[in-house]
Amino acid sequence: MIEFKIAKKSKKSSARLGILKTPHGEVETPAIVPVATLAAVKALRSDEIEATGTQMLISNTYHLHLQPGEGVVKAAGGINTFMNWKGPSMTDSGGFQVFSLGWGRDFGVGKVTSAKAAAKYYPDKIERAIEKGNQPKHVTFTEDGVKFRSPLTGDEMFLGPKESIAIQEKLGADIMFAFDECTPPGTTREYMAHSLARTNRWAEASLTARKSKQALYGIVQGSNHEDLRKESARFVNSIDGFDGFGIGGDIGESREGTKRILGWVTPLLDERKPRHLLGMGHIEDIENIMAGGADTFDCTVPTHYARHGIAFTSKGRVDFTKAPLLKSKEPVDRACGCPVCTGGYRRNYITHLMRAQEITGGALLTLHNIWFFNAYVAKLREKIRKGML
RNA sequence: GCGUCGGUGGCGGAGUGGUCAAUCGCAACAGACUGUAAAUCUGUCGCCCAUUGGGCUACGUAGGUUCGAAUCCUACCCGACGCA
Repeated sequence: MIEFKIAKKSKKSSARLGILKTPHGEVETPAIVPVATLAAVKALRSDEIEATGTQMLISNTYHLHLQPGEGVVKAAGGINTFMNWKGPSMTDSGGFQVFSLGWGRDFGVGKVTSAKAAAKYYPDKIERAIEKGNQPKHVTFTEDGVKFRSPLTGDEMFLGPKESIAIQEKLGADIMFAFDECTPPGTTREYMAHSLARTNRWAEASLTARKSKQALYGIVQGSNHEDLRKESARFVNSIDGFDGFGIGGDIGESREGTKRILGWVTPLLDERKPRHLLGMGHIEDIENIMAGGADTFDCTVPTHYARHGIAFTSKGRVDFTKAPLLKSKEPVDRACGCPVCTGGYRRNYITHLMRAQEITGGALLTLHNIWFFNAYVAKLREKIRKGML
């Protein structure tokens, strides 16, 4: 079980400072939650993750179900013991994979689709495809869940609220998420309404399925439609059993959407329960996320970009695949206190590693990026404390 | 010295008379990435203009055959292997 205490509420925004108590320790909120999809923050050892200042990790039900299987994780003593991570943990329900393997894959869209990129799909393609009754190519929805094929073995598999919760209980993280459908940008109101009704049923089914004492968050959907977002928030809030809230789904065409949607949703949620924004957290978004009243949020950006050579620094992004950096003797970021920047590593070396595809390059940048994001979030917590956010 | 095979864009390597500025891979360069099927994906990649498109120079070098050659012929240069 978890406990959430609010330490301070901002007068300027919906931001708040808090302490989230879990069986594996406390999380000072707002906090960023790095992503450890397959029980690993890609490229880092668990002791290195600790060195980034990370407070909590989120792993993935879908991926761990496919490999190595939740039974292995349970037999190992649960996700924390399994991956030698001592801090708090979450598992995502696998709902997002339904999206990324379904509509997301069919249309090549992510959670945020720029107006320019969207122009390729809107209005006809997605809307026509997503009309009620249609199915994405790689997954099949039923009332009880989603059928899909394992990309590993080709075997037919099924994931629904019952299955997801059973798997998450075996994984044994401190916090679980209800199984939901994450709809793509461009979702019509009609499809969204239909999907939301199903996600709501799945929310109740997830709760009913829970046998353990792990915390369970219900998820708010509704895409870019104000009335549906609000309806969803009211519904999830009305269910007693949830220990917190997840806010998921697409947020429209730009990062402005994050603020707008949180603005619709968080006022309707019981303020005593923690709120987690699912899958958002570009550096430019974080202030809005906090101001919108989210307590935790996860994002693949620091880890994913690191492996593609991008470092986030106090002066913006730096691309470590660019040849000119081979001559730079500077650290990744002079203003950064991370073990990489203070440990003697220089841009020339890391650039060489990235260009030579040495895994150490991605590892060093991952360490730096997560440290940088954590430090940035800590700075914003300070801003809330001082009444500036 | 003789013989055989071969010399293609930064590299590797296709192509063996027209649809070839030349498949493909690598490198290089540019771009994308927000609950990670993502150490991935996309684009450019002879030169000069241009929006489709056009012009120029190119397949070791120099000639030749042909309406037309990276592709055929001759000589030369270079490389690998074999024989002396």
